[in-house]
Amino acid sequence: MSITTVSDALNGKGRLPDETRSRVREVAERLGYRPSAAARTLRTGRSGLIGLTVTTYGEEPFTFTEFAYFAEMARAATSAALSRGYALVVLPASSRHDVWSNIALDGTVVIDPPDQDPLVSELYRSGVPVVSDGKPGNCPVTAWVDNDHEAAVLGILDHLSEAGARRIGLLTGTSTDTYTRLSTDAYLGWCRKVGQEPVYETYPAHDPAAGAVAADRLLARPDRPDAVYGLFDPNGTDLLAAARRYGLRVPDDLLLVCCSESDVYATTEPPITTLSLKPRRIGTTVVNLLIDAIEGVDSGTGVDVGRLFPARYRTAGTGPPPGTLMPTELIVRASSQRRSTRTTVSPPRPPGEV
Amino acid sequence: MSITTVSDALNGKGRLPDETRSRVREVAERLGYRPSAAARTLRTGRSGLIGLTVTTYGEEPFTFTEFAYFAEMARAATSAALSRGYALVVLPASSRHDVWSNIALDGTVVIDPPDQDPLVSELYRSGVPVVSDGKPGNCPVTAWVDNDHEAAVLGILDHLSEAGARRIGLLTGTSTDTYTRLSTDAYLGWCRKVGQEPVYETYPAHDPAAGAVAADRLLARPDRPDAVYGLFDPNGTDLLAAARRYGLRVPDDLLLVCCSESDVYATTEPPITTLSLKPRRIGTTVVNLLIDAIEGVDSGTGVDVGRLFPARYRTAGTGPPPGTLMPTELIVRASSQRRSTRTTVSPPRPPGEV
DNA sequence: GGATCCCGGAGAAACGGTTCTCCTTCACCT
DNA sequence: AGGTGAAGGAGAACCGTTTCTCCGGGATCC
Repeated sequence: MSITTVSDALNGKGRLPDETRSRVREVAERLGYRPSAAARTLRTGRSGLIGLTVTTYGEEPFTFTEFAYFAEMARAATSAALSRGYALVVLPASSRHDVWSNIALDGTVVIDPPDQDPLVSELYRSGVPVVSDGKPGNCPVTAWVDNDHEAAVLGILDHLSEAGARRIGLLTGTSTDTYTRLSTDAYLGWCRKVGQEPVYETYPAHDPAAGAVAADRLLARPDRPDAVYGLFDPNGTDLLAAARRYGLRVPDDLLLVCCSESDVYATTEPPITTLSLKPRRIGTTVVNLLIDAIEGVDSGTGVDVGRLFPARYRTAGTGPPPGTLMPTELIVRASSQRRSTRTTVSPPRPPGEV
Repeated sequence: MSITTVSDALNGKGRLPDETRSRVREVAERLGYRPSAAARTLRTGRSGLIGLTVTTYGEEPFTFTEFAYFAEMARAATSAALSRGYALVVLPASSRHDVWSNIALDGTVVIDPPDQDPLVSELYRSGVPVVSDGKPGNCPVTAWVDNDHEAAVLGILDHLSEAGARRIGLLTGTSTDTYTRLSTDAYLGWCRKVGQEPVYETYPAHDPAAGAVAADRLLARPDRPDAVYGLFDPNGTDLLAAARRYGLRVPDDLLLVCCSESDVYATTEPPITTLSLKPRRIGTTVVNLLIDAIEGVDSGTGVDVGRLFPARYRTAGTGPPPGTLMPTELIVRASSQRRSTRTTVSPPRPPGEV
C-alpha cells in the first residue's frame, strides 16, 4: 500500500479498482485520518479560501455588519462560497499587513474599494483575482458588481413626485464611497432637470447619533421639504422621530422613503417605504463571479450571471473590467403614499407635471 | 546568500547583523516577495486561522447575522482575532464536511453548540481547541463563555414588578438552545417562587413572521399579562404593534421589555427597555480565550479575563471545562416605567411585595 | 601560539500531501 | 511462444518554508 494509492483513492483520481478505493477509505475512516490542508494547499496552489474585505467606512476602524446591507451581503457571500466548496475569511482592509500576507487566499471580494486602494492593487498585481461589490474608482479589479444606484434614486424621486411631493429633500452622507456619491449625484442631476432647488443635509454615515441630528436639521430648515429620501438604514427612524418633534404627520405632511434592508419599517407607525439593494443577490453574484475567475471559468460572456440577472450594462474584453449592474427593489408602504391614493393602483402620472 | 539567511532576516530570528537583515528586507521588498502562507503553515503547524462556527438555528440553514447579537458578536470576534494576528473563517456547522476538513484551523469558536454536536466532538478529539459562546450541553470544549441568563431574567422580572406589574408574560422560542432554555427556566422558576401562573407563548425564533403572530396571541389571551418580556430582538416591535392593535397603551396598560442589541428601540414610540447581552464583550472574550489556548497561555487562572470581567462562576482544573459567566445590561426606557415614576430615581422597593 | 569561543552564515532535513513517471504483472492476440 | 497493452500500484520529485546542525574564520584567552 503506497502513499500514491492512498492519495488517489481518497481523491477519486488515478486508476484504481473500486475494491481498493473503498478499502482505503474504510481504513482512513477508522483511523480518523484527515489530510493536511496546508500540505494540499502548498502542492496544489489552491487553499479553498476567499477573502471578504470590507473597507473601512469613514473613520471607523471596522464597520462590518454595521449596516444590515453588509451583514446580509456577507451572509449571502458566505453561503454562496460554501456551496461551491470555498470558505470565507473576513479581512478588514485595515488589518495589519502581516495578517493579510499570512493567509493563502485564492481570491478576494472587496466591498466598495476606495480609489487607488493599495491593498487591492497589490492583490491584483500578485495575480489574485479580485471582484468588487461597488463600482471601483481607479482600482484594477477582475470584475465588479453594483446596484444601479442612479436608476434607483431617480425611481424614488419619481415615485415621490407622483405621490404629490413638491420639494424633495435628501439625507445623505459625507463620505466619498461610490454609493453615496452616485446617489447624491443622481439627486442633484434630477433637481437640475426638474428645476427644483436641492434640499439636503449631509452627515458622517458611520455615526448613528449624527443621523438623528441631520434629520432634525433637514426638517428644521426654512425651505422644509415635503418629502425626504434617506440614504442610510437608520434614517427612517431618525426622520420619523424628527417629524414627530415638529408635529409633522407622515405621510400627510411629509412623505418618507429610506434605503434599508431592515423589516422593522414594515411595522413602524406608519410603515415606511424602503429601497432594498438586494444584498443577498449582490453577495451571491460577487462570489460566483470570483470563483469563476479562480477556476478559470469564462464568465466574461456573462452567460451564467446574465441569465439570472439581466445586466443593464456590462463591459467585456480588455480595458475596463467587466461590471454588472443589478436592479434594486422599492418596497412601497404607507409613508410615501397620500391617504387618498388607492394602494392597489398607482394614479396616472400627470404628463406636464414632474 | 542562503535560504536560511533570508528566512531568518525576514522573521527576525537567528543571529544576523542588522546590516544583513535590512539588506535582505530591502531586496525582498523590491522584488515584491511574499512568503507562502501554505508552506509556512505546513512547516510550523500554525495557520493563523480560527473558525467561527454558527450552529444552525432551528431549521434555517444559515442564520449568521440573522440576529443583531450574532452580527455584533462576530464583528467583535473578528476584531479581537485580528488584533492578535489571527483571521476568522466563517463556517456554519451545516457546511459540507469537505470544506471543513480542507481548512487548517488553529482553533474554533462555536456559537451555542447543541448537545452532542458531532462537529465539535471531532474537532476536540483531533486536538483543535474549541471555545463556545453559550454554555455547552454535553460537548467537550476547551472553555466556554456565556451571559448570566438566569440573573438577567430575574433582574428583568424584578424590574417589572417594581414598576407595578402584577402578571408578567413571556414571549419565548421553541428551540432548545441554551439561551432559550435557561431564560425560560428562569422565568418559570420565578413564577413558581412568587406564585404567579406562567403566561407565555412560544414560537420558532428563526421565523420573523411567527414572532408577530405569537405576540398577538400573547396579548389576546383571557389572562392577558400587564407586562411582557420578549426574548428575541424583533419582539419589541412585534409586541408594540400587537399592543396597538388591542388598544393597549405602553407603558400605562402594558409594560414592555425585550432582549435586543438594536438601538431602534431608543426611538420607538415609546422607547422600549431592552436587555443587552453585550455581544461585543462576549465575542472578544471568546476569541481571546481561544487564542490563549492555542498559544498555550494559561488562562485557566482567569487572570487576563478576570481582571476585566469578573466572573461569577468559573471552574478550573480537570473535569468540566472552565466557563465564564458575564453580566448583561438592562437599558431602562419608557416602556417599562409607569408615567408616575420619576426617571432619575427608582422608587423604593416595597419589602413585602415581590 | 594553540585551544576556545562566538559570530555569521550555509546545508539539509523535515512538514504532508499531489502528481508525473515508471515498473511489474498478467491477459490476450497472432 | 513472444510481443503488446492495459491494469494496478510503487517511487520519487516537488511545493516553499522553518529549524536544527554544522562549519569556517577571526577574535579572545591563557
